Amino acid sequence: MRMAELSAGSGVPVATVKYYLREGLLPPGERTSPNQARYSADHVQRLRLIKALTEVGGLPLASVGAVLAAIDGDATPHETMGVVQQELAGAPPEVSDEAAEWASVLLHDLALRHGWKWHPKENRAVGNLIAALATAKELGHEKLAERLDEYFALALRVAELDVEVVMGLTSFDKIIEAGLVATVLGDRIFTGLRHLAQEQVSRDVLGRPPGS
Amino acid sequence: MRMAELSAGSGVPVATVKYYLREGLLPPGERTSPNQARYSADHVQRLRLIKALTEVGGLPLASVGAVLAAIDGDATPHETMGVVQQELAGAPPEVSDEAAEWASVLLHDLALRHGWKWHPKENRAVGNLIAALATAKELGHEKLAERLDEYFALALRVAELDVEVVMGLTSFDKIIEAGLVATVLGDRIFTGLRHLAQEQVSRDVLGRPPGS
DNA sequence: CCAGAATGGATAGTCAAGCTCTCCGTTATG
DNA sequence: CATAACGGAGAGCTTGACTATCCATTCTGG
Repeated sequence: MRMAELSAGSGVPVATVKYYLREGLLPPGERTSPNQARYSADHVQRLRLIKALTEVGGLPLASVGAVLAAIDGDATPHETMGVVQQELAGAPPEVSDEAAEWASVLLHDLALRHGWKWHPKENRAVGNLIAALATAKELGHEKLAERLDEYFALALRVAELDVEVVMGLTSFDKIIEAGLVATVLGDRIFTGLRHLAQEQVSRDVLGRPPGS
Repeated sequence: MRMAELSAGSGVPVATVKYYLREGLLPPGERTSPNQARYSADHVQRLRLIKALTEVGGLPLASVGAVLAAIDGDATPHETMGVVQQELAGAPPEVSDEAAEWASVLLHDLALRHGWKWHPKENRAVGNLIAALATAKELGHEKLAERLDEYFALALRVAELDVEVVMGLTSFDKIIEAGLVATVLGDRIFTGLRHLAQEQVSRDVLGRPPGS
Protein backbone atom coordinates (compact mmCIF):
# COMPACT_ATOMS: atom_id res chain seq x y z
CA MET A 1 0.00 0.00 0.00
CA ARG A 2 1.05 3.59 -0.44
CA MET A 3 1.32 6.51 1.88
CA ALA A 4 -2.28 7.71 1.56
CA GLU A 5 -3.62 4.26 2.35
CA LEU A 6 -1.22 3.80 5.24
CA SER A 7 -2.38 7.09 6.66
CA ALA A 8 -6.07 6.29 6.20
CA GLY A 9 -5.70 2.78 7.62
CA SER A 10 -3.98 3.95 10.77
CA GLY A 11 -5.71 7.25 11.32
CA VAL A 12 -2.39 9.07 11.42
CA PRO A 13 -1.98 12.12 9.12
CA VAL A 14 0.48 11.82 6.25
CA ALA A 15 2.70 14.58 7.62
CA THR A 16 2.90 12.74 10.94
CA VAL A 17 3.72 9.43 9.27
CA LYS A 18 6.59 11.14 7.50
CA TYR A 19 7.70 12.57 10.80
CA TYR A 20 7.68 9.12 12.43
CA LEU A 21 9.69 7.76 9.51
CA ARG A 22 12.25 10.51 9.99
CA GLU A 23 12.44 9.79 13.71
CA GLY A 24 12.90 6.11 13.06
CA LEU A 25 9.72 5.10 14.91
CA LEU A 26 8.38 3.54 11.77
CA PRO A 27 10.69 1.39 9.62
CA PRO A 28 11.02 2.61 6.02
CA GLY A 29 8.83 0.98 3.41
CA GLU A 30 10.11 -1.39 0.79
CA ARG A 31 11.67 0.57 -2.08
CA THR A 32 10.12 0.14 -5.50
CA SER A 33 12.29 2.80 -7.08
CA PRO A 34 14.94 5.27 -5.85
CA ASN A 35 12.30 7.56 -4.42
CA GLN A 36 9.19 5.51 -3.97
CA ALA A 37 8.24 3.00 -1.32
CA ARG A 38 5.53 0.50 -0.52
CA TYR A 39 4.15 -0.18 2.96
CA SER A 40 2.60 -3.28 4.48
CA ALA A 41 -0.05 -4.17 7.01
CA ASP A 42 2.76 -4.35 9.56
CA HIS A 43 3.27 -0.64 9.10
CA VAL A 44 -0.37 0.00 9.86
CA GLN A 45 -0.15 -2.12 13.01
CA ARG A 46 3.01 -0.32 14.04
CA LEU A 47 1.34 3.04 13.65
CA ARG A 48 -1.61 1.86 15.70
CA LEU A 49 0.79 0.69 18.37
CA ILE A 50 2.54 4.06 18.40
CA LYS A 51 -0.83 5.75 18.76
CA ALA A 52 -1.79 3.50 21.64
CA LEU A 53 1.49 4.05 23.45
CA THR A 54 1.34 7.83 23.15
CA GLU A 55 -2.36 8.53 23.47
CA VAL A 56 -3.43 5.87 25.93
CA GLY A 57 -0.12 5.07 27.56
CA GLY A 58 0.95 8.71 27.68
CA LEU A 59 4.50 7.83 26.68
CA PRO A 60 6.74 10.46 25.08
CA LEU A 61 7.81 9.60 21.54
CA ALA A 62 11.39 9.06 22.65
CA SER A 63 10.24 6.30 24.99
CA VAL A 64 8.06 4.83 22.28
CA GLY A 65 11.15 4.71 20.10
CA ALA A 66 13.17 2.93 22.76
CA VAL A 67 10.39 0.42 23.36
CA LEU A 68 9.94 -0.30 19.66
CA ALA A 69 13.67 -0.71 19.21
CA ALA A 70 13.64 -3.20 22.09
CA ILE A 71 10.82 -5.32 20.69
CA ASP A 72 12.46 -5.27 17.26
CA GLY A 73 15.80 -6.27 18.75
CA ASP A 74 16.90 -9.78 19.58
CA ALA A 75 16.79 -9.49 23.35
CA THR A 76 14.95 -12.13 25.37
CA PRO A 77 11.32 -11.43 26.24
CA HIS A 78 12.37 -10.85 29.83
CA GLU A 79 14.97 -8.26 28.84
CA THR A 80 12.59 -6.62 26.44
CA MET A 81 9.93 -6.27 29.10
CA GLY A 82 12.61 -4.73 31.30
CA VAL A 83 13.13 -1.99 28.72
CA VAL A 84 9.39 -1.49 28.48
CA GLN A 85 9.16 -1.00 32.22
CA GLN A 86 12.10 1.38 32.30
CA GLU A 87 10.53 3.59 29.66
CA LEU A 88 7.10 3.35 31.16
CA ALA A 89 8.44 4.47 34.50
CA GLY A 90 10.15 7.57 33.19
CA ALA A 91 12.80 9.44 35.13
CA PRO A 92 12.00 9.40 38.85
CA PRO A 93 11.57 12.90 40.31
CA GLU A 94 14.01 14.11 42.93
CA VAL A 95 13.17 13.67 46.57
CA SER A 96 15.00 14.46 49.77
CA ASP A 97 17.64 11.97 50.83
CA GLU A 98 16.06 11.14 54.16
CA ALA A 99 12.64 10.45 52.67
CA ALA A 100 14.24 8.34 49.94
CA GLU A 101 16.17 6.41 52.57
CA TRP A 102 13.00 5.80 54.56
CA ALA A 103 11.23 4.53 51.46
CA SER A 104 14.19 2.36 50.51
CA VAL A 105 14.17 0.67 53.87
CA LEU A 106 10.44 0.01 53.59
CA LEU A 107 10.86 -1.59 50.22
CA HIS A 108 13.90 -3.52 51.28
CA ASP A 109 11.96 -4.99 54.18
CA LEU A 110 9.18 -5.89 51.83
CA ALA A 111 11.59 -7.59 49.49
CA LEU A 112 13.20 -9.51 52.35
CA ARG A 113 9.85 -10.78 53.57
CA HIS A 114 9.13 -12.11 50.10
CA GLY A 115 12.63 -13.26 49.25
CA TRP A 116 12.86 -10.96 46.26
CA LYS A 117 15.77 -9.23 44.73
CA TRP A 118 16.38 -6.52 42.22
CA HIS A 119 19.14 -4.34 40.94
CA PRO A 120 18.36 -0.84 42.23
CA LYS A 121 20.73 0.85 39.81
CA GLU A 122 19.06 -0.50 36.74
CA ASN A 123 15.49 -0.51 37.86
CA ARG A 124 13.61 2.71 37.40
CA ALA A 125 10.38 1.07 38.54
CA VAL A 126 11.97 0.78 41.96
CA GLY A 127 13.22 4.36 41.72
CA ASN A 128 9.76 5.61 40.96
CA LEU A 129 8.24 3.55 43.70
CA ILE A 130 10.72 4.98 46.18
CA ALA A 131 10.06 8.49 44.90
CA ALA A 132 6.31 8.07 45.27
CA LEU A 133 6.59 6.70 48.80
CA ALA A 134 9.11 9.37 49.74
CA THR A 135 6.84 12.08 48.38
CA ALA A 136 3.96 10.76 50.44
CA LYS A 137 6.15 11.03 53.52
CA GLU A 138 7.28 14.53 52.63
CA LEU A 139 3.64 15.54 52.36
CA GLY A 140 2.98 14.14 55.80
CA HIS A 141 0.99 11.18 54.54
CA GLU A 142 3.36 8.40 55.45
CA LYS A 143 0.40 6.44 56.75
CA LEU A 144 -0.19 5.50 53.13
CA ALA A 145 2.79 3.18 53.45
CA GLU A 146 1.48 1.32 56.49
CA ARG A 147 -0.57 -0.98 54.34
CA LEU A 148 2.20 -1.55 51.85
CA ASP A 149 2.18 -5.28 52.48
CA GLU A 150 -1.49 -5.54 51.68
CA TYR A 151 -1.14 -3.44 48.56
CA PHE A 152 1.77 -5.55 47.56
CA ALA A 153 -0.13 -8.79 48.02
CA LEU A 154 -2.83 -7.49 45.71
CA ALA A 155 -0.27 -6.22 43.18
CA LEU A 156 1.20 -9.70 43.16
CA ARG A 157 -2.18 -11.23 42.34
CA VAL A 158 -2.60 -8.70 39.54
CA ALA A 159 0.84 -9.48 38.18
CA GLU A 160 0.13 -13.21 38.20
CA LEU A 161 -3.01 -12.51 36.26
CA ASP A 162 -1.03 -10.34 33.82
CA VAL A 163 1.45 -13.10 33.14
CA GLU A 164 -1.31 -15.67 32.77
CA VAL A 165 -3.06 -13.50 30.21
CA VAL A 166 0.07 -12.94 28.19
CA MET A 167 1.15 -16.56 28.29
CA GLY A 168 -2.24 -17.78 27.18
CA LEU A 169 -1.53 -16.66 23.66
CA THR A 170 -1.16 -18.79 20.59
CA SER A 171 1.60 -17.15 18.58
CA PHE A 172 4.91 -17.07 20.40
CA ASP A 173 6.33 -14.03 18.61
CA LYS A 174 3.24 -12.06 19.53
CA ILE A 175 3.99 -12.57 23.21
CA ILE A 176 6.35 -9.63 23.44
CA GLU A 177 3.93 -7.25 21.83
CA ALA A 178 1.18 -8.67 24.01
CA GLY A 179 3.32 -8.09 27.07
CA LEU A 180 3.86 -4.53 26.01
CA VAL A 181 0.19 -3.93 25.39
CA ALA A 182 -0.77 -5.71 28.58
CA THR A 183 1.62 -3.58 30.57
CA VAL A 184 0.81 -0.21 29.07
CA LEU A 185 -2.92 -0.61 28.59
CA GLY A 186 -3.14 -2.86 31.62
CA ASP A 187 -1.93 -0.06 33.84
CA ARG A 188 -4.59 2.25 32.48
CA ILE A 189 -7.31 -0.34 32.69
CA PHE A 190 -6.53 -1.33 36.23
CA THR A 191 -6.25 2.28 37.33
CA GLY A 192 -9.61 2.98 35.74
CA LEU A 193 -11.18 0.00 37.48
CA ARG A 194 -9.67 1.11 40.76
CA HIS A 195 -11.11 4.60 40.37
CA LEU A 196 -14.50 3.18 39.50
CA ALA A 197 -14.35 0.99 42.58
CA GLN A 198 -13.17 3.87 44.76
CA GLU A 199 -16.15 5.86 43.63
CA GLN A 200 -18.56 3.09 44.57
CA VAL A 201 -16.91 2.23 47.86
CA SER A 202 -16.53 5.82 48.97
CA ARG A 203 -20.11 6.58 48.05
CA ASP A 204 -21.21 4.53 51.04
CA VAL A 205 -18.60 5.89 53.39
CA LEU A 206 -18.42 9.57 52.55
CA GLY A 207 -22.09 9.80 51.77
CA ARG A 208 -23.75 11.05 48.67
CA PRO A 209 -23.90 14.79 48.01
CA PRO A 210 -27.04 16.36 49.56
CA GLY A 211 -28.53 17.33 46.22
CA SER A 212 -28.72 13.89 44.62
CA MET B 1 8.09 33.97 56.01
CA ARG B 2 9.15 35.77 52.87
CA MET B 3 9.65 34.68 49.30
CA ALA B 4 13.21 33.39 49.67
CA GLU B 5 12.28 31.22 52.62
CA LEU B 6 9.15 29.94 50.91
CA SER B 7 11.25 29.00 47.93
CA ALA B 8 13.91 27.30 50.02
CA GLY B 9 11.38 25.47 52.17
CA SER B 10 9.54 24.02 49.22
CA GLY B 11 12.39 23.49 46.80
CA VAL B 12 10.63 25.53 44.15
CA PRO B 13 12.62 28.37 42.50
CA VAL B 14 11.50 31.93 43.24
CA ALA B 15 10.62 32.60 39.60
CA THR B 16 8.44 29.52 39.56
CA VAL B 17 6.69 30.49 42.78
CA LYS B 18 5.86 33.84 41.21
CA TYR B 19 4.57 32.02 38.17
CA TYR B 20 2.32 29.80 40.29
CA LEU B 21 1.02 32.90 42.08
CA ARG B 22 0.21 34.47 38.72
CA GLU B 23 -1.56 31.32 37.59
CA GLY B 24 -3.57 31.20 40.78
CA LEU B 25 -2.18 27.82 41.85
CA LEU B 26 -0.82 29.35 45.02
CA PRO B 27 -3.01 31.77 46.99
CA PRO B 28 -1.43 35.22 47.47
CA GLY B 29 0.37 35.87 50.73
CA GLU B 30 -0.95 38.09 53.46
CA ARG B 31 -0.24 41.75 52.63
CA THR B 32 1.94 43.67 55.05
CA SER B 33 2.12 46.74 52.81
CA PRO B 34 0.81 47.65 49.36
CA ASN B 35 3.53 45.68 47.68
CA GLN B 36 4.86 43.25 50.22
CA ALA B 37 3.45 39.96 51.39
CA ARG B 38 4.07 37.34 54.00
CA TYR B 39 3.67 33.57 53.48
CA SER B 40 2.81 30.79 55.86
CA ALA B 41 3.64 27.12 56.35
CA ASP B 42 0.44 26.39 54.43
CA HIS B 43 2.05 27.95 51.38
CA VAL B 44 5.01 25.62 51.71
CA GLN B 45 2.71 22.63 51.99
CA ARG B 46 0.73 23.81 48.99
CA LEU B 47 3.88 24.10 46.92
CA ARG B 48 4.96 20.64 47.98
CA LEU B 49 1.56 19.36 46.95
CA ILE B 50 1.83 21.04 43.55
CA LYS B 51 5.24 19.46 43.10
CA ALA B 52 3.90 16.05 44.01
CA LEU B 53 0.94 16.34 41.66
CA THR B 54 3.05 17.44 38.71
CA GLU B 55 6.26 15.48 39.19
CA VAL B 56 4.95 12.25 40.66
CA GLY B 57 1.35 12.37 39.50
CA GLY B 58 2.27 13.70 36.07
CA LEU B 59 -0.68 16.11 36.07
CA PRO B 60 -0.59 19.20 33.85
CA LEU B 61 -0.67 22.46 35.78
CA ALA B 62 -4.18 23.22 34.56
CA SER B 63 -5.42 20.03 36.20
CA VAL B 64 -3.51 20.81 39.35
CA GLY B 65 -5.28 24.15 39.41
CA ALA B 66 -8.68 22.51 39.03
CA VAL B 67 -7.92 20.02 41.76
CA LEU B 68 -6.68 22.66 44.17
CA ALA B 69 -9.71 24.83 43.48
CA ALA B 70 -11.89 21.81 44.27
CA ILE B 71 -10.23 21.03 47.59
CA ASP B 72 -10.36 24.71 48.53
CA GLY B 73 -14.03 24.91 47.61
CA ASP B 74 -16.94 23.92 49.80
CA ALA B 75 -17.97 20.79 47.92
CA THR B 76 -18.50 17.54 49.81
CA PRO B 77 -15.56 15.16 50.01
CA HIS B 78 -17.32 12.86 47.59
CA GLU B 79 -17.77 15.64 45.03
CA THR B 80 -14.23 16.82 45.51
CA MET B 81 -12.83 13.37 44.91
CA GLY B 82 -14.95 13.27 41.78
CA VAL B 83 -13.13 16.34 40.47
CA VAL B 84 -9.81 14.78 41.39
CA GLN B 85 -10.65 11.68 39.39
CA GLN B 86 -11.84 13.67 36.40
CA GLU B 87 -8.60 15.63 36.26
CA LEU B 88 -6.48 12.60 36.93
CA ALA B 89 -8.10 10.79 34.06
CA GLY B 90 -7.47 13.48 31.47
CA ALA B 91 -9.31 13.67 28.17
CA PRO B 92 -9.90 10.19 26.79
CA PRO B 93 -8.29 9.62 23.38
CA GLU B 94 -10.49 8.95 20.39
CA VAL B 95 -11.25 5.39 19.41
CA SER B 96 -13.35 3.84 16.70
CA ASP B 97 -17.06 3.66 17.41
CA GLU B 98 -17.33 -0.10 17.13
CA ALA B 99 -14.45 -0.73 19.53
CA ALA B 100 -15.88 1.81 21.96
CA GLU B 101 -19.25 0.12 21.73
CA TRP B 102 -17.69 -3.26 22.41
CA ALA B 103 -15.89 -1.89 25.45
CA SER B 104 -19.03 -0.15 26.67
CA VAL B 105 -20.96 -3.39 26.59
CA LEU B 106 -18.22 -5.17 28.51
CA LEU B 107 -18.25 -2.54 31.21
CA HIS B 108 -21.99 -2.40 31.31
CA ASP B 109 -22.15 -6.13 31.88
CA LEU B 110 -19.59 -5.81 34.61
CA ALA B 111 -21.62 -3.07 36.27
CA LEU B 112 -24.79 -5.13 36.04
CA ARG B 113 -23.16 -8.13 37.68
CA HIS B 114 -22.09 -5.93 40.57
CA GLY B 115 -25.20 -3.78 40.74
CA TRP B 116 -23.23 -0.60 40.11
CA LYS B 117 -24.19 2.54 38.35
CA TRP B 118 -22.51 5.62 37.03
CA HIS B 119 -23.22 8.60 34.85
CA PRO B 120 -21.23 7.99 31.65
CA LYS B 121 -21.48 11.60 30.53
CA GLU B 122 -19.82 13.00 33.59
CA ASN B 123 -17.32 10.28 34.29
CA ARG B 124 -14.05 10.52 32.46
CA ALA B 125 -12.65 7.56 34.39
CA VAL B 126 -15.21 5.44 32.57
CA GLY B 127 -14.36 7.17 29.30
CA ASN B 128 -10.70 6.37 29.75
CA LEU B 129 -11.42 2.82 30.74
CA ILE B 130 -13.52 2.36 27.62
CA ALA B 131 -10.81 3.96 25.49
CA ALA B 132 -8.14 1.69 26.93
CA LEU B 133 -10.22 -1.46 26.40
CA ALA B 134 -11.22 -0.32 22.91
CA THR B 135 -7.59 0.35 22.03
CA ALA B 136 -6.62 -3.14 23.17
CA LYS B 137 -9.26 -4.53 20.84
CA GLU B 138 -8.11 -2.37 17.95
CA LEU B 139 -4.60 -3.70 18.44
CA GLY B 140 -5.92 -7.24 18.31
CA HIS B 141 -5.38 -7.90 21.99
CA GLU B 142 -8.98 -8.18 23.08
CA LYS B 143 -8.02 -11.23 25.13
CA LEU B 144 -6.84 -8.73 27.73
CA ALA B 145 -10.48 -8.08 28.51
CA GLU B 146 -11.37 -11.71 29.13
CA ARG B 147 -10.15 -11.52 32.68
CA LEU B 148 -11.84 -8.21 33.33
CA ASP B 149 -13.90 -9.67 36.15
CA GLU B 150 -10.84 -10.91 37.96
CA TYR B 151 -9.04 -7.62 37.49
CA PHE B 152 -12.10 -5.88 38.73
CA ALA B 153 -12.34 -8.00 41.85
CA LEU B 154 -8.76 -7.11 42.69
CA ALA B 155 -9.34 -3.43 41.94
CA LEU B 156 -12.25 -3.54 44.33
CA ARG B 157 -10.04 -4.92 47.10
CA VAL B 158 -7.51 -2.18 46.40
CA ALA B 159 -10.20 0.48 46.53
CA GLU B 160 -11.49 -0.84 49.84
CA LEU B 161 -7.98 -0.61 51.17
CA ASP B 162 -7.68 2.93 49.82
CA VAL B 163 -10.82 4.06 51.58
CA GLU B 164 -9.76 2.35 54.80
CA VAL B 165 -6.43 4.12 54.73
CA VAL B 166 -7.98 7.52 54.12
CA MET B 167 -10.66 7.07 56.74
CA GLY B 168 -8.18 6.01 59.35
CA LEU B 169 -6.98 9.55 59.73
CA THR B 170 -7.29 11.75 62.75
CA SER B 171 -8.00 15.22 61.42
CA PHE B 172 -11.23 15.41 59.47
CA ASP B 173 -10.29 18.36 57.27
CA LYS B 174 -7.15 16.52 56.22
CA ILE B 175 -9.24 13.73 54.77
CA ILE B 176 -9.77 15.45 51.45
CA GLU B 177 -6.09 16.14 50.97
CA ALA B 178 -5.33 12.62 52.09
CA GLY B 179 -7.79 11.29 49.54
CA LEU B 180 -6.08 13.32 46.88
CA VAL B 181 -2.63 12.14 47.88
CA ALA B 182 -3.82 8.57 48.24
CA THR B 183 -5.35 8.64 44.79
CA VAL B 184 -2.51 10.31 42.93
CA LEU B 185 0.43 8.74 44.70
CA GLY B 186 -1.54 5.56 45.30
CA ASP B 187 -1.85 5.01 41.56
CA ARG B 188 1.89 5.39 41.13
CA ILE B 189 2.71 3.21 44.10
CA PHE B 190 0.41 0.42 43.06
CA THR B 191 1.62 0.55 39.48
CA GLY B 192 5.19 0.37 40.73
CA LEU B 193 4.39 -2.61 42.95
CA ARG B 194 2.65 -4.30 40.04
CA HIS B 195 5.67 -3.83 37.80
CA LEU B 196 7.96 -5.15 40.50
CA ALA B 197 5.73 -8.17 40.88
CA GLN B 198 5.49 -8.66 37.12
CA GLU B 199 9.25 -8.72 36.96
CA GLN B 200 9.49 -11.39 39.64
CA VAL B 201 6.64 -13.52 38.33
CA SER B 202 7.76 -13.35 34.73
CA ARG B 203 11.32 -14.18 35.71
CA ASP B 204 10.19 -17.72 36.43
CA VAL B 205 8.02 -18.03 33.38
CA LEU B 206 10.01 -16.31 30.66
CA GLY B 207 13.32 -17.44 32.02
CA ARG B 208 16.29 -15.41 33.02
CA PRO B 209 18.55 -13.91 30.35
CA PRO B 210 21.34 -16.31 29.35
CA GLY B 211 24.10 -14.07 30.64
CA SER B 212 23.00 -13.77 34.26
C1' DC C 1 1.19 9.39 -23.92
C1' DC C 2 0.55 13.01 -20.85
C1' DA C 3 -1.63 16.28 -17.46
C1' DG C 4 -2.45 16.30 -12.92
C1' DA C 5 -2.28 14.09 -8.55
C1' DA C 6 0.62 11.64 -5.20
C1' DT C 7 5.13 10.53 -3.25
C1' DG C 8 9.69 10.89 -0.69
C1' DG C 9 12.62 13.92 1.34
C1' DA C 10 14.27 18.00 3.43
C1' DT C 11 13.63 22.42 5.84
C1' DA C 12 11.19 25.57 8.22
C1' DG C 13 7.24 27.02 10.85
C1' DT C 14 3.74 26.40 14.53
C1' DC C 15 1.76 25.69 19.00
C1' DA C 16 1.25 24.67 23.85
C1' DA C 17 3.25 23.87 28.32
C1' DG C 18 6.11 25.18 31.76
C1' DC C 19 9.04 27.64 33.21
C1' DT C 20 13.01 31.51 33.43
C1' DC C 21 14.90 36.19 32.82
C1' DT C 22 14.88 40.94 33.06
C1' DC C 23 13.17 45.35 34.66
C1' DC C 24 11.48 48.53 37.81
C1' DG C 25 9.82 50.91 41.50
C1' DT C 26 9.19 49.86 46.51
C1' DT C 27 10.40 48.08 50.86
C1' DA C 28 13.04 46.02 54.41
C1' DT C 29 17.50 45.66 57.00
C1' DG C 30 22.23 45.66 59.04
C1' DC D 1 21.50 54.87 54.26
C1' DA D 2 23.51 51.59 51.14
C1' DT D 3 22.24 47.43 49.52
C1' DA D 4 19.74 43.42 49.27
C1' DA D 5 15.10 41.43 48.68
C1' DC D 6 10.44 41.90 47.08
C1' DG D 7 6.07 42.12 44.03
C1' DG D 8 4.57 42.54 39.75
C1' DA D 9 4.47 42.47 34.81
C1' DG D 10 6.22 41.23 30.40
C1' DA D 11 9.09 39.03 27.26
C1' DG D 12 11.93 35.20 26.27
C1' DC D 13 13.35 30.37 26.28
C1' DT D 14 13.15 25.20 25.74
C1' DT D 15 11.11 20.94 24.67
C1' DG D 16 7.97 18.00 22.45
C1' DA D 17 5.09 16.95 18.86
C1' DC D 18 3.67 17.89 15.15
C1' DT D 19 2.32 20.69 10.50
C1' DA D 20 3.27 23.23 6.27
C1' DT D 21 5.78 24.25 2.25
C1' DC D 22 8.85 23.05 -1.50
C1' DC D 23 10.60 20.44 -5.07
C1' DA D 24 12.06 16.90 -7.97
C1' DT D 25 10.34 12.46 -9.11
C1' DT D 26 6.86 8.96 -10.03
C1' DC D 27 2.50 7.09 -10.74
C1' DT D 28 -2.14 6.93 -13.02
C1' DG D 29 -6.49 7.62 -15.53
C1' DG D 30 -8.27 9.05 -19.83
